[in-house]
Amino acid sequence: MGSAALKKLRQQRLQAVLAKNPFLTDENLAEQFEVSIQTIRLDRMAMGISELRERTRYMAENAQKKLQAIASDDIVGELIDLEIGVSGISMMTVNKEMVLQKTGVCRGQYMFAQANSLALAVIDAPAALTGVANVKYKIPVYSGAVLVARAEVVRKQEDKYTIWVKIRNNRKEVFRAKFLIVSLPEERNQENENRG
Amino acid sequence: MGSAALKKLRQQRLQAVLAKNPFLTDENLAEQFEVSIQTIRLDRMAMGISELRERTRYMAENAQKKLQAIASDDIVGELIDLEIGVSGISMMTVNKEMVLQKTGVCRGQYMFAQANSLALAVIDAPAALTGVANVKYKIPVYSGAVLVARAEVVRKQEDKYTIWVKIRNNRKEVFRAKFLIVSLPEERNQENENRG
DNA sequence: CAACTGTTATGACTAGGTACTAAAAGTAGG
DNA sequence: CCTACTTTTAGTACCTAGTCATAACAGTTG
Repeated sequence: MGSAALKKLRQQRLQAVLAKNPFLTDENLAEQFEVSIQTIRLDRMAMGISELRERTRYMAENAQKKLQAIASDDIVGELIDLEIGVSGISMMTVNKEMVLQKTGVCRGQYMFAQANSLALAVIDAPAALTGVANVKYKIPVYSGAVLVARAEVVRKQEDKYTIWVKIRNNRKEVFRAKFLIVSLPEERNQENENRG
Repeated sequence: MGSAALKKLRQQRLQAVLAKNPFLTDENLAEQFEVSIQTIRLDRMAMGISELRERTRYMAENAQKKLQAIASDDIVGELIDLEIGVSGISMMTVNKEMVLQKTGVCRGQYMFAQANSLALAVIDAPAALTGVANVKYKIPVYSGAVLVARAEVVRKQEDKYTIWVKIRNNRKEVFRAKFLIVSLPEERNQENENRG
């Protein structure tokens, strides 16, 4: 094998190693690959891989954003259209972190979350709670699917709303849910407590 | 005001500022607080706050772990007990990232996720899919609540399971769901595709 | 005034690099 | 075998964002 081929192989391995563990210094990598630090640096240059500190900073910022996106966004998916009190549409792309390891099928909770949060967004109220949900999964969905959810208010009685949400992937209906949601008049806010 | 009091105030503000934005150098902080870099360093020493690079690294590692915990765990919550094909118990603590900003109430999707993943875990099958779910939220749950979910298989007909899941907080039932789950015989794995 | 706390300054050192130059080592082609 | 070329290694100066230790101020108080 020529040294040019060895070089390419090493650079690819370097990329793979850093993808798995980005917290490695050039010195660590030099030991691991049994070459000099300079070679590692040339390889990083060639592959456009930034230095340890930048990698770490990027990871910290990025993971932070992702966490916030997952945890603190009240709407799961991207809100495309919203007519308050009437209907709403949101979009969500299934990625490989959202699927079950065994089957590769998207976990039901993600579709549920998209549907439920869209239903809550449609309600014309300062605060609302899900009371009852009837859910049906029609077709399994895999990584890469672009899910379009459409929510419609079908009935409103005083503070109780009935909302239908249908999720389509590639125009086929994959999920359907009926939510009974109660809107809160902002009075009873946190009288409830959660003791041990 | 004595300078000792000023010092304490500055140190507390320092801690607060770094809690909000950990990506600040001592130089940045010195400008912001209109003191010298050395003062900032003495303050960090006094408060036991590590340097920028360590803070960044800690955040990167920690957020990474959290992301993995949220995204790639198939079971939401901690599995306490499991009798395959019969019943299972899991525990989950509601934290402040899991509640709606407006009301402080835990988002329904988390309870749904806990219940659904527990139900899937109980099934004695290599792979299973949720078909239908009937869900009822009985009492709103707030941050700090320790949710105990108990799943029970109430019927089994061929590959179709009916599973009841009840979630209690402090012995009061806050959530209840019935799942109809279909177990897959591992044959039809990924014949479905997701185009566009 | 001396003692003390708080703040700032200074110098020497560190990790983990960048940017650049130079040299050695390996690998062909003629 | 010698030359041309690529690859690898070495070494220097410099950078950031610190560390640690020492010293010198400033302001207050007993």
